[in-house]
Amino acid sequence: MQKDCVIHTGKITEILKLGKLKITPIRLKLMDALEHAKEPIRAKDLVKQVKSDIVTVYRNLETLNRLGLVSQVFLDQKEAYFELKSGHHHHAICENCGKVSDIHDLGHKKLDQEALKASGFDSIRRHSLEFFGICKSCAIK
Amino acid sequence: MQKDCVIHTGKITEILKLGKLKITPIRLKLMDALEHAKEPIRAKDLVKQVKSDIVTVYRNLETLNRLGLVSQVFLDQKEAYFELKSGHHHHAICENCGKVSDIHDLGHKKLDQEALKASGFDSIRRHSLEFFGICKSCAIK
DNA sequence: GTATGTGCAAATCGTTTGCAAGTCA
DNA sequence: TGACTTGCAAACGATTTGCACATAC
Repeated sequence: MQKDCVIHTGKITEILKLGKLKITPIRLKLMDALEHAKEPIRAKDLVKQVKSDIVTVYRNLETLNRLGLVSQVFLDQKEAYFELKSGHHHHAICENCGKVSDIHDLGHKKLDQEALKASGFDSIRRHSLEFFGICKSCAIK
Repeated sequence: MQKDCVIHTGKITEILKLGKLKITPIRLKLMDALEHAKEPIRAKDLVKQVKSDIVTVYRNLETLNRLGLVSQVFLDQKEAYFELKSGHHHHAICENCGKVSDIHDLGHKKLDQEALKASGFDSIRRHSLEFFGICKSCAIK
């Protein structure tokens, strides 16, 4: 494990304890796998990495999500993708190869404010924003 | 049928013919149902309205989508919602009652441009943006 | 020791596919 | 007539649930 994993293990340990939840090898391995994933990842991919079964993976992802450690991303309607919750950001998905690139700093608060005004809602809590296009390497081919 | 349905029937008839596709009662009823829906609607809801089976509804929605008449909206990861394709817009979904409100004029082109720059992609073709919050009537309760 | 977590089997649910019968042009 | 459509049965794939066994604390 690298340095950042240690930090991580510390964080998850703490948060799990607060929720009266147990620190299990699978949970640690899940967080580790998510931390080292370069892109949002599917439950089935995590199964291989943590060597557990898919049911347990789904249950733990739900738990970690509830604890605010993991977030679910909707890149397509087929299946859910998961990533470590870090600062709010968006994704650009290549429609050819599936590559996902993170996008930060898009002025989310302003977006939410505009949406609040335009929708007539009482409040806007969050939004989901994904871009679809063609990445550089696919464009060259 | 109201006035706008007539316009509609004309449009779909024309487009189906161009694609060498048949003008069937179910297709007309589907377009009619979509046109009168106030919010994006699920396949299962359309089944009731057009009195067909869900397989046929899915197949026709796919066809109408391919023809550019209908678009699919991803309001949650469970199931797909459909609406008539009109100008590009977004939605605000009430997390309490599920009400959906349309949002127009949010400066999409600028968003795409910013995403293009930030992602390093070759091109951005489209995006998906949905807001989640609480509507006025739910907030009052 | 007890509450919590895991893993297997099976259920569920949305969506898709195969195919024979029906319909539009 | 002949291609396109429909509808039923069945397949499929992601996610969830039930339950007995195992583990963390």
